[in-house]
Amino acid sequence: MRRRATLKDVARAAGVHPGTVSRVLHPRTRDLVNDETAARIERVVEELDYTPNVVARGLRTQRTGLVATVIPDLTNPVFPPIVRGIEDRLGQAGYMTLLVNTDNDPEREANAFSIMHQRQVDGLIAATAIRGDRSIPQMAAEGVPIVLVNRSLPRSKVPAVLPDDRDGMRQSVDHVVGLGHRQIVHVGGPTRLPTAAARRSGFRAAMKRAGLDPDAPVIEAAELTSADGERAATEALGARRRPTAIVAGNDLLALGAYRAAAALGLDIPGDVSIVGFNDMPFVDSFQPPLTTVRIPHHELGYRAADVLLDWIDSADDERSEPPQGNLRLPVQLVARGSTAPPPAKRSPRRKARAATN
Amino acid sequence: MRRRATLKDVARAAGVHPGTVSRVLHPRTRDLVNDETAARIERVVEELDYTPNVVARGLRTQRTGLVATVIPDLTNPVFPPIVRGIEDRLGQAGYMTLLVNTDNDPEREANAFSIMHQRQVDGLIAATAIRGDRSIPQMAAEGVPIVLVNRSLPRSKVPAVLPDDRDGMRQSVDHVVGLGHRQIVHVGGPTRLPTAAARRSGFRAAMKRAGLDPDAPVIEAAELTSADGERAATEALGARRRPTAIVAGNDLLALGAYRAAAALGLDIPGDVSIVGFNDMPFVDSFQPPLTTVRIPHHELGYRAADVLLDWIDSADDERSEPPQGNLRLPVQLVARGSTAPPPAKRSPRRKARAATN
DNA sequence: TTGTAGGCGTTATCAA
DNA sequence: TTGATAACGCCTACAA
Repeated sequence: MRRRATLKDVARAAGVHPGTVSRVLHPRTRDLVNDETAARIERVVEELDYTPNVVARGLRTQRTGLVATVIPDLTNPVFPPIVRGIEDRLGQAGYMTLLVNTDNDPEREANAFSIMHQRQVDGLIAATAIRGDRSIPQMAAEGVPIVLVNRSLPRSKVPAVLPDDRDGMRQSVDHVVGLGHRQIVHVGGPTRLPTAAARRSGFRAAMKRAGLDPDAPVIEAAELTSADGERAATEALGARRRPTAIVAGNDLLALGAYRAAAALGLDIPGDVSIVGFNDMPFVDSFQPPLTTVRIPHHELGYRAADVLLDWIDSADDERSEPPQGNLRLPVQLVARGSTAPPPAKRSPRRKARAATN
Repeated sequence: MRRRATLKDVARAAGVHPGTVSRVLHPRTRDLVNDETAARIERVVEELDYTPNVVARGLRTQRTGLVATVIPDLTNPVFPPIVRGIEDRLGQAGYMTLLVNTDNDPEREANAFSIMHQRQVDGLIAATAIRGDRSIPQMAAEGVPIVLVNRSLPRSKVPAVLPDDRDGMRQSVDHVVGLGHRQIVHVGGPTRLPTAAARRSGFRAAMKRAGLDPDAPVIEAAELTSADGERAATEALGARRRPTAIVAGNDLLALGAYRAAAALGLDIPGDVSIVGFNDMPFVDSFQPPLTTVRIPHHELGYRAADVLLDWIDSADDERSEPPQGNLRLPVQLVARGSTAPPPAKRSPRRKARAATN
C-alpha cells in the first residue's frame, strides 16, 4: 500500500514544476497554461490517481471547507431533518459538516465553539441559542460567520432562519376557535427557550385577535417532554372550568396531554381537542392522529446553510455586510383526528359525545 | 479583530524558541523543559489566548482528528441515536465526526468515501453496507480504518458492530409461540439488505427450533417502509389460512401491518398479534402500543466508535492487526399491547375476542 | 535544557 | 507560458 500521490509526484512525472500542476487544477488559473502541457498533466493526474490534500490546502488558504453544526441533541426528532437539510445544501457547495451535540449545556456549548474555532471551521450553524447565551454573539464578534436555525437570539445581530411560530399559533387557535371552542388553554414549554416564548406570545396574540381572553390560562411545562406535558395537561384539565381544547407548544407536550386525558378518562377529541406543534414523524399514527402544525424542517436547515454560504462567500469582500435579520419560513396546520367541535351544549351542530361538564 | 496567536507569537513573547513552546504544550515532552520557563510560557499562552492550529498540526502529523460517519439517511429514526453514540465516544477522545448521507446510492457512497479520503479522515464508520458493496472493502484495503455499524458485509474482513438480529427473532417467535400462536408469518424487508436477510434467516431458525414449520410463509416487502409493509401484510392476512401473528422485520413494516389489519377490520391483538423490531421512538404510543425488539442503538454507535479508536490508536504499531470479527450486541424483546393469545378455540385460557376464523 | 532546521502539501507572488 | 521561492503553523530529530 503506497503513499498517496502529491502535487510534487505529479509534477515530476509530467516533467513540470509543481506550481504549474496547481495552476492546471484550478479553473481560475487553468487557461494560463499551455493546452498541451495541461493535457499531459491531466493525464498524469489520472494515472497517479492524484487528489489534492485538503489539509495542506487549508493551511495555505485559511479555508477548511468545514462547517460546524451545533445542536442540543440529535435524538430529538426535530433535528435530523434540519441537519439533513444543512448537509444537503453544504454538500452541493463542496462543504462538509461537523456535528456536535451540547444537550443545551452552556458549558458544553462554549466548549464546542472553541473546539470548532480551533478546527478553523469556515462557519457555524447553531440550533442551541438559549436566552442570554454568551458564546454565540462572542463567536460572531470574532468574525466567524454564524447563523442560527430554529431558534433566534433576540436583540443580537446573529441572523436566524426560523419557523413562523406566531403564525403557527394563530393557525392553531383559529382552527379550534373555528370548531367552536372557547375554553382554550396553552400548554407550553419553558419560556427560557426562545421558541417556547415565541409560541406562547403567539398564542396570547391569537386569542386576543379571536376576541377571546388574551389572559387565557397558559401552563408552562418544566421541559419539552411528554412527562412534563402530562403533568401540565393534568393540571390544565383539572381546572374549575375544564378547557375543551389544549393547544400544545409541541408534539411531545401534546403526547403528554393524550396521556393526561386518558388518565382522566376523557375522550379525544370527544371531550377535549388537542393540537400539537412540529408534526414529528409518526404523530399521524397516534390514536387519534394528531392535529398539529407542520414545520418545514428540511428547508429550515437548507436555507440556513444557504444564508451561511452566502456570508462565507462574500466574506472576502471587505465591504460586505453580514446578512441582516431573520428569515421566517411559513408553517402549516395539518388537521387530523385529535380536534373536533367541543362537547354538546356548546356546539350543537355536530355529534356530541359524553359531555361530562 | 486581530489574528489568532500562533506558536511563534507565544515564543517571541516568552523569549524562547517555538520548539520549546511546542514541547511545553505536549504532555509527552512537557518534562523535557525547565519548570520555570514552562511556567512562563504557560502564562503567555494564557495571555495571548493561544490555541493550536489543528490544520497545521494535521499537515505535520498526518492526523486530522476527524472521523467520517456515513449513513443512508439521518431521517431514518434508527440513525440518530447511533450517530449520537458515535459522537459521544469520539468526543471523549478528542475526535470530531463528519456526517454524510448517501440515500443508499452506491455512487454517492463511493463519492463520499473519496471525499473523506481527500479530507484525510483518520477513520470511517459506515452504516451503509449493501450486499456486494465495492467501495468499503476497497477503502479498507487502502489502509483506512473502517468499521461498520448496524450492518455487516459478509465475507469481508471489515469489522462490524451489530445487533443480534437472529436472537431478536428468536425472542419474537418464542414470545408469540409462548402465547399460543402456531400460524405465524414473517413480513420482512428486501433481502438485499444484510439486516433483512439476517432477520429472515433468524425467523426461520427460530420457527424450526420451536418445532413449527421452518418453511413458514415469509413475505418480502419491497422497501422498509410502512406502505410496503402494509402491502405485504395485506397479502399475508389474505392467505387461505390467515396467520394469527405477524412477526415484522422492523417497526415501520409493523406499522404497515397495523394499517393492513385496520383495513381488513381485524383487531390487534384480538384477531392478530403483531411484533415489530427496533423499538423506534413513539412506537409505545401506537394504538395498541407495539410489542417489539429493542436494539441498543446508542451503544451500537458508541461501541463502533470504540472499536475504531482502538484501531486508530494501534495503527502506529506496525505489527498490530485490525480488529477481527463482528461484535454482536444483545437485544431485548419489549412486550406491549400488540400481542396476545390467538383468537379463541386455539387458546381457550384467555379472553377470546371476535374469532372470525 | 534549549535552539536549529527541515519538511508536511499547497498556493500565490515574482521573476524569467 | 513556466519556474523558483516563500510561506501557511506546527512538530521533531538532531545538535548544542
